[in-house]
Amino acid sequence: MTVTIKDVAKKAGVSPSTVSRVLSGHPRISLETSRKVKTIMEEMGYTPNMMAKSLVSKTTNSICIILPKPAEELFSNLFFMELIRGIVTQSSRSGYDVLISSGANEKEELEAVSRLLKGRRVDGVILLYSRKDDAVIDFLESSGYPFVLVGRSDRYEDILSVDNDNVMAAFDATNHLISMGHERIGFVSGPPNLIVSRDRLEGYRKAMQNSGLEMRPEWIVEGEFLQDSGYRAMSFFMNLPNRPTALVAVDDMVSFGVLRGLNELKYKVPEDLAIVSFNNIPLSELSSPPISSIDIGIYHLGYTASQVLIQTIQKPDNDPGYTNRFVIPHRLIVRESSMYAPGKK
Amino acid sequence: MTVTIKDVAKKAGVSPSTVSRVLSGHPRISLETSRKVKTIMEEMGYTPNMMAKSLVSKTTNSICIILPKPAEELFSNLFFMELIRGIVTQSSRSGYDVLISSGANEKEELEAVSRLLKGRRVDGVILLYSRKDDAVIDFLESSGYPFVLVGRSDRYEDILSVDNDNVMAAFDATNHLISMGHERIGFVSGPPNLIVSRDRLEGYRKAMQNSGLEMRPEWIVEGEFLQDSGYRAMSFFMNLPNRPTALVAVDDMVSFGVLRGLNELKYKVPEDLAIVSFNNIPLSELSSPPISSIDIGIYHLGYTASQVLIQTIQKPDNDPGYTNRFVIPHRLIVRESSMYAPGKK
DNA sequence: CTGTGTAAAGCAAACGGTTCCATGAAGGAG
DNA sequence: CTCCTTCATGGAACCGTTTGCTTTACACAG
Repeated sequence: MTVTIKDVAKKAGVSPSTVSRVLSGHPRISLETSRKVKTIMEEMGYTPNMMAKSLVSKTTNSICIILPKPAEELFSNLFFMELIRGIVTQSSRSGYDVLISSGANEKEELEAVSRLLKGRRVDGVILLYSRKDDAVIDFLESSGYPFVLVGRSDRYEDILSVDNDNVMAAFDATNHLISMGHERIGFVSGPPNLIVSRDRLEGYRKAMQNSGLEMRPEWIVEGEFLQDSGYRAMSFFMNLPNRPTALVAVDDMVSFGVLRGLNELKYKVPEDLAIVSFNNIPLSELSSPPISSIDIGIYHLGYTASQVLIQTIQKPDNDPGYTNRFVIPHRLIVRESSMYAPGKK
Repeated sequence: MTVTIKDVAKKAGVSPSTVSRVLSGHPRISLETSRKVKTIMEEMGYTPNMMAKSLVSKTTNSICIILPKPAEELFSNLFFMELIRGIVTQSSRSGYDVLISSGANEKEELEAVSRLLKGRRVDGVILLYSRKDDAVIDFLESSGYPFVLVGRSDRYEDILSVDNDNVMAAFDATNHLISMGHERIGFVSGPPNLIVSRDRLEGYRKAMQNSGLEMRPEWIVEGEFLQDSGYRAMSFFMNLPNRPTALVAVDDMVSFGVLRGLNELKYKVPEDLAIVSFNNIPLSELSSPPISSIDIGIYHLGYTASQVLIQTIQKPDNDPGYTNRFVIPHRLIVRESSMYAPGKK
């Protein structure tokens, strides 16, 4: 038998309300009673029943992460785990539990979100993707439940979101190469329907333009966030008559592919081709040579998302006009793959 | 205002009990009433309040994963994410939600577990590690709450657990090399306090012994589940007077280190040294050459853990004497790194 | 000695369900 | 035409907390 507030009350010779008030630190409880009740709770091993508490308070002290459908890729796994760690750490510091849910498709996801929110199992939701049109976002927005998007969506301007400034990040990455003396710089992009690909491409363009460098269309290739894309891009670039001396890749995985290809063809990095990429996965510093990468602070992204969400849950006076887009700073980590000035050759 | 069972009842002209019975598919409800109530529920957008339900049923339809303290390593992240995916998928199929929790230290973990279980927020727990002595396991065992351990513990014999047969896996890996014609085979182990290291080492020994091969102490080196360990082990092995022609490494990350080292020294894989390792992380097939690896079915491990736990929750007649250790099959994936018969040299 | 203010604690009604028990109607057996 | 079942439903208690409203008990001013 589990011990309830009534058992404690009986043993302490007070009413259940008093015990409840002791628990919540109500001011009008004498120090004496408070102490007595507390020791008895300790003695009896009392733990409050969260369900009963939630039922009356209409609050659950838990939030939910919606994972996108299983993305089998290496980076996804690393990315999500890191994000989850950030979220869980912050949430637990704020006294919130974290539920994690996922659906095989958008319909299932919507059902899950609706069930959890309307069924009062969670107080808010963190979304981990950004599709263009999204039934889940539509539902959340219209029903007014607190939620935060990790990523960014240009279709929904006024929702809470946490993201990097990917344009700026790519600008920085490209500028780094430019400042090393490179003038012919290639770009390996990701799927064009992802906003992150577009943003990074834009940043690259801005940097090139900003320095008055030539931008050839054949220096920009599209791919996936996968090694293979890098491999293919590399062989394409290296066969160009006037080939780039450096390249920016949207993802570290792409860099690994480039590296492998260059290695096979006996090219040297960074002498024959300098490389900078994004995300700074743990592997980037372990490859040979280690890859320069933009650290996007994944953990921090998750940590902040949780913070913003919980803040919103706790005071829903939704500061109209105030910031609703939180930008996590990025940081260029310069490693061997870009430490070479071509001019000296 | 959210719509409750009473609102539905009123609108349908029946009592709340009837609505509840319709919801739970009670047999003694006329088809007509059932249909009517169901359409009204649909119309009004009724979603049952999980808290109220849990309060009375003393069951939450959710389980909890306890993550060990942030292990920053690459493999951990990949491993845990894959495991979580398996757990979440299976749980959601069984209609269970998954909470994920972690603590900075054992004390915090224990507090969390206790709060969640005794506070009736979850019905059971999945533990993702196996320390030797563990206050959390002690608590769970003595309090009788349902839980499953992913991994294995020799201190606790009779608890539910899901794991691989690591001895057999290492046996298979080693035998593969032996069957290719190798006779001098090295082993790069992990931290000796981890059971998985010990088991795999044992499997290696068994295989060598079983084939009557010589086992030199200097062919066995200890390390971590990290690239660096592989790098060091490699340079140690290659400087041995009678060096191994093949090696088994406890983890793919170790293989990457070995590979990098061999590459720097211009050795060829598998001609100069054949390699097999464990865990088959997504990267193993992308390295050059691709690494032969034992796939331990991480997703499956999680999937099964969830299945076993939920089964136990639902029928706690704990089949005494029945299996309480579930073994997930492993599978040797042969790739280029071990496809070479040394005899032919 | 009565009236008033205040601190401390109790009572009872929620919160939204589930479920045991009671009840009425209908159908069949005797 | 009763009496007993069976079936479909209603009534009410309860799950463990919280909380607004009372009540009790003083202390003190008038």
